Amino acid sequence: MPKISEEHRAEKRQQIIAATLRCVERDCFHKTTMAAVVKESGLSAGSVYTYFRGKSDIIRVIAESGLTTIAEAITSFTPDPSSGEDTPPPERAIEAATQHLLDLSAELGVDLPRIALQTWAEAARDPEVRELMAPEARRIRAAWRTYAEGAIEAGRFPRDADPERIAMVLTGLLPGFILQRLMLGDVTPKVYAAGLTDLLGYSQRATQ
Amino acid sequence: MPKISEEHRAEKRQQIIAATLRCVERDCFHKTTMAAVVKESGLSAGSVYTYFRGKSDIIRVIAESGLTTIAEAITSFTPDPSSGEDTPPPERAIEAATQHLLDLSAELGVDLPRIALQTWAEAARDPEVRELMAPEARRIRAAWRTYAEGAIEAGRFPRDADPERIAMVLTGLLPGFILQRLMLGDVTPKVYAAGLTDLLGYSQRATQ
Amino acid sequence: MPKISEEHRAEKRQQIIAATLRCVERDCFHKTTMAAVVKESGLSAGSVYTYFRGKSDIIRVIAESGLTTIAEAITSFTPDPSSGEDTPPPERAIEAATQHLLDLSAELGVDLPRIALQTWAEAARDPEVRELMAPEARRIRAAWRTYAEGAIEAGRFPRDADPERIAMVLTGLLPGFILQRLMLGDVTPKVYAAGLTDLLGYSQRATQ
Amino acid sequence: MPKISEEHRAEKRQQIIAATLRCVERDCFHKTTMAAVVKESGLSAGSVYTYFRGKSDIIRVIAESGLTTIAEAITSFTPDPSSGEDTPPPERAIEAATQHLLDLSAELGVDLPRIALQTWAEAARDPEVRELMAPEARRIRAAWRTYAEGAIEAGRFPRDADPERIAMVLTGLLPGFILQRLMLGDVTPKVYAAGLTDLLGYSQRATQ
DNA sequence: CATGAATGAGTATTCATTCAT
DNA sequence: GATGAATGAATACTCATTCAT
Repeated sequence: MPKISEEHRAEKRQQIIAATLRCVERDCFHKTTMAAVVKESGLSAGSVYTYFRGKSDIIRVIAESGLTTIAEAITSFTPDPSSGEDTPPPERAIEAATQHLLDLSAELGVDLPRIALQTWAEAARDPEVRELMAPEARRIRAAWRTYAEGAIEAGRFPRDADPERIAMVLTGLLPGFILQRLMLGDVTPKVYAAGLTDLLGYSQRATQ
Repeated sequence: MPKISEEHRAEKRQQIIAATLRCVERDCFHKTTMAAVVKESGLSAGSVYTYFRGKSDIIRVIAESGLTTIAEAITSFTPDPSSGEDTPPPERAIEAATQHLLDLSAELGVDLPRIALQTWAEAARDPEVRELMAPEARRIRAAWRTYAEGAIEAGRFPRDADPERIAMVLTGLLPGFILQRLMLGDVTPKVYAAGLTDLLGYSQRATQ
Repeated sequence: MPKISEEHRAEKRQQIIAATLRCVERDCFHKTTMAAVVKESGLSAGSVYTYFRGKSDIIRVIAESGLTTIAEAITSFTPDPSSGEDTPPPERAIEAATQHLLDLSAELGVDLPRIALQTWAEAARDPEVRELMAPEARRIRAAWRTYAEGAIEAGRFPRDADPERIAMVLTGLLPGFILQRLMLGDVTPKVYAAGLTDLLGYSQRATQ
Repeated sequence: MPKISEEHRAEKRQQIIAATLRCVERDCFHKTTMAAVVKESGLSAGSVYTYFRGKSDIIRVIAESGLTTIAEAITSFTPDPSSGEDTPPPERAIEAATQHLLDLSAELGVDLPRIALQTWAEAARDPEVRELMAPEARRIRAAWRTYAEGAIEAGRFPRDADPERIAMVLTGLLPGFILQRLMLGDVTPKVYAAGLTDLLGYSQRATQ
């Protein structure tokens, strides 16, 4: 019965991932001991090692899946231009993406911003983790690019605007949100979006 | 060996900090062993402990000084509005700030973005580190706010724009630059600034 | 490896205690390294720490159990007065108690006097150890007090004698035996008891 | 000027000894660091090493001088029989000796019982320390023996009593006093002496 | 498959002693 | 003689991983 076995396997893996996330939220990856994961998961030490090759294997899965979540969030808020839907203004997209991150955190009972930071730090030192996260980072960028292309098409951005560059900036706003939330704790999706609205009101010509 | 001068002491501390930075660049804080710091610094194990209370003391100094550097960079590129200088467009300020980060990295021989990420991760975990970094984070925000106030005054932003919100977004662009540079490696100050220019060309009204 | 039995656990703990005692006999507590205990016990470093929280935990168990042994010895040699048995003269009780200490040392292959001295020194320094040893010290005193009460009852001591005070002196004789044995090496239970006999022959009135 | 130099040397040594005693009172010998001694003495690290060969040298001097003090106390309270003075009863001698110990502690500002225990423990493990303390232990014993001889002579003890054995028991009472004081804290010279009085009232024949 | 005790290399930190000034 | 910074071997303890049951 390979089907059931496979399902069972996935379930157990998820159980371990969830336990690890709860541990990592309290501490970072390196201060999270396998003993803690074992205890939190309710499994035995040996059991964990039948579902994961080791600690770094768990970390990698977390790093990978973390960005996937964000990528999906953005994709869903940046409608395919061919769909005929109106391209929303960037502040609405940013607001939706950041709000989705918080909603998901609440839903999963996990502080995703905190986890995200840990995976970024891990990516900075472990090339294998970086390799794993890069495709997802590119998907996020691509989602914003698609959005930008649509907006250019619709005449919202200058004709000669480069959609990739715009995507870079929009992509860059997310880590900035997460980091300021962790460090200063005062940013919310609404306020952040409002700030972007204000910023977009910039005009080259001073009016006075 | 007579009493050491305060100057010499500061020099030795800097020597240890530099050695630690070189280690942390290869690995993260937690994988950086004191033995490695000792070896890299060329001092003895005991000696390091006469200049720092312990590993976390070194980490804290790094975390603190890292943001100070960035804060200074931004302050220098966002002129005091009362100075009579023209408020530069935001893309120029962002370009200058990010470029300064890279210049400083080259000058110090240290990959500051990588270090920054490590300190952020540490701040997420160690409240004491967060406490140390928060004031600097606030200084960075304040610098952008001063910039925004000047720009509003000059009529570049709408009269009713909130300078603090604008500062949030501009502050948020920096981590986004650092992270994308680490993860995808394709952002440069010029390109990032160009992306911001394009983004600022956004108009609420579609032109077609 | 299934769950270990409580019995096996106690056995392992005893094995570690025994190894530590052998080490402490050569050196004191503080010069006894965990590495030495590990080597002497034949276990691995990690294993020792699954049976004891740390070095001081081992020391405390030794300190506690050491006095228990002596307390038991004295209790057994000072019959309950209600038992109807004759109260033995104090010199016999002292002889039996000291002899029991030596017998037990031979039986366990451990120089108990030497260990006792180490635990006393530790008690002098570590309030927690003192707290652990005090109840046993009180039990020893109480055993002598019971003895004294019986002897007063039997008319061997003056009616107005205070059993607690007598217990203090008798309790005090034991450390004196142990210490002189260690320092000068010439006291034996028999000789010590004989000395007490001579001392008890003291009369207030000179006979010449 | 070797005379002055020698005096100066002795003074400095005493200063270091006193500082060490204050440290040892808080902790044991092994937990007393040279850094602490240096700080407490007000000298420099290098200076301490010009007056003592090292830590164990200091310990040895303390171990040696500690017993000397006690020996002197006892000798002064057990008058030479040839002096014609009356031999005091043993309880008076014990009371005087223990009281002298406490008086001296107060005078020196050092908890001598605590220090004594440390030196005994050290003697138990370091043969060199034992070698140093043994002569003093023998002097103490000899003092009691002289006392016992006088008392036998005076007819206070049976003619066939062995003065050496009596000395053993009387010598043994002192550590017992010190240890109970440390562990239970309820013995005083007066009470201890009263206990000895009661004990000496023992009669072979039950009177009922 | 499950268990959890065993492993032992690895870690941060201390401290008696030295010696250049 | 005095100083105090430098030394580096030694120490208690941890933890990812394994494997006998």
